[in-house]
Amino acid sequence: MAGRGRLKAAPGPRYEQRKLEVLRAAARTFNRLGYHAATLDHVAEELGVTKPALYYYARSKDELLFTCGQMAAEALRGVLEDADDADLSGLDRLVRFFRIYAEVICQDFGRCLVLTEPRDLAPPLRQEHVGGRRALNLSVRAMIGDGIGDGSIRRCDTRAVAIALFDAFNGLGRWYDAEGAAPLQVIVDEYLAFVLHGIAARADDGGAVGSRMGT
Amino acid sequence: MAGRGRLKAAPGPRYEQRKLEVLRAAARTFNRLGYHAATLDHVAEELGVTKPALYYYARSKDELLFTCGQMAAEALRGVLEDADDADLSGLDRLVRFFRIYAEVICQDFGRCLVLTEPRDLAPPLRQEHVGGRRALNLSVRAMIGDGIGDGSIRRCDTRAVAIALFDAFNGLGRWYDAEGAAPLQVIVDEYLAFVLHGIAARADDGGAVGSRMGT
DNA sequence: CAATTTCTACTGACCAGAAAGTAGAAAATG
DNA sequence: CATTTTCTACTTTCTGGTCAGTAGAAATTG
Repeated sequence: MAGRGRLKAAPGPRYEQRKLEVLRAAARTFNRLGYHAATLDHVAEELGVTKPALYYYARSKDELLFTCGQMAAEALRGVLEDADDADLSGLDRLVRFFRIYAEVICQDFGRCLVLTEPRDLAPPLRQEHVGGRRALNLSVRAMIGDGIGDGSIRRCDTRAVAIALFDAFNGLGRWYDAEGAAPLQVIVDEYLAFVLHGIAARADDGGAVGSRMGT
Repeated sequence: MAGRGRLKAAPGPRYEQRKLEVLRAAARTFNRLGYHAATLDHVAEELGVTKPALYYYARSKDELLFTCGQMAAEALRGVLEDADDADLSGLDRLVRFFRIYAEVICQDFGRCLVLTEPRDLAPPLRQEHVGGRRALNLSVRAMIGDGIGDGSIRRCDTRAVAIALFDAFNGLGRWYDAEGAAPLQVIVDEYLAFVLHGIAARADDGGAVGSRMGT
């Protein structure tokens, strides 16, 4: 049987190594063309190989997408852990996190992560994917909550703010061009300044934003 | 010939009316299933009709998507115009704009607009689509620039801030559920407070956010 | 106003091409 | 030569798009 070792008891270390190259090719292709527009032939071509070769390393197209996302997700989980034990304020932990989040999201696997739509994944994978994202989201909400507790963050709806943060930074992964003029660091600093202080010149108008719609 | 009058010299007002129903069905279907996963049979079913009937009102699938987006884009252009002549500060104009932007983006056609990826559109339509978005973006950047000029907005990179704003609000269209608990108004207020003042409790730490990564 | 023609809005049946996935043979590798 | 990896060739399914044809309303005609 040809299909003996594939996808089970991964043998040599070469297999894992090669699999990573396959994933990276898939990620780049998905990011460039979009998951649906990208065909497995495109992915294979990116790697200089033919389509069936891919099936030696992945069961299906959506598993490829899923696994690419997982790569980034795991990296992020790692970040979360060693950002958690530090005795920093909630705000500082949040800033720390998004600094790295931005970097991850602007790389191949990270872009794949934000590109992945749950509906494109078969139920088992989908569940894990949304679970992971949900966990990330909750962690950030916890940081915000902590920040409010320790006085570093002003009172706000943690849910809304967390989502807005993720959406803004995820966008980065879509438009940021590594070859572009400004280095990522600079843009992230700009984003963080925005996130921290907002855009209003002076914060002297309380919360009366809503009452200004009259005329 | 049966195909005489179709798509040319649109006759009665009934045609335009029906076309709008078709578009709305398409928008709902695309939003629910995602553009690629949604088939024209799905759209037809949503309308209680068969696929060829759709071709009586649109030339192709991507034209359907494009036109849905255009609906929202035109509404937005209208908003832009009558927000422009008012003698408000740049900040106030910006707030005004995004308040309505959020509302548009959370409706059928608006969701379609943010869902549309240029690469899914044939070149002629694509060009118009990105042109429209670019114009919107530039208008917002202009507002921010004005705000900096009139002192209502603090110094910042107008490009980065504009993109971050759009990304955050666009996200709203993806996750906001009209049946959900919080009314949109409330969430938008929360978003705007975030945008205006940021999340930091006090704005006393200058721009030294970057130097805190040491450990 | 009845008979005839024309038009609108739609259907059923179909097709060509594309793309995911598979089988089994053939290289490469050690 | 045995195992790992990749290829050629193929099947299946799906889906955007086409086309001929039609029920029924509307207009035309004598």
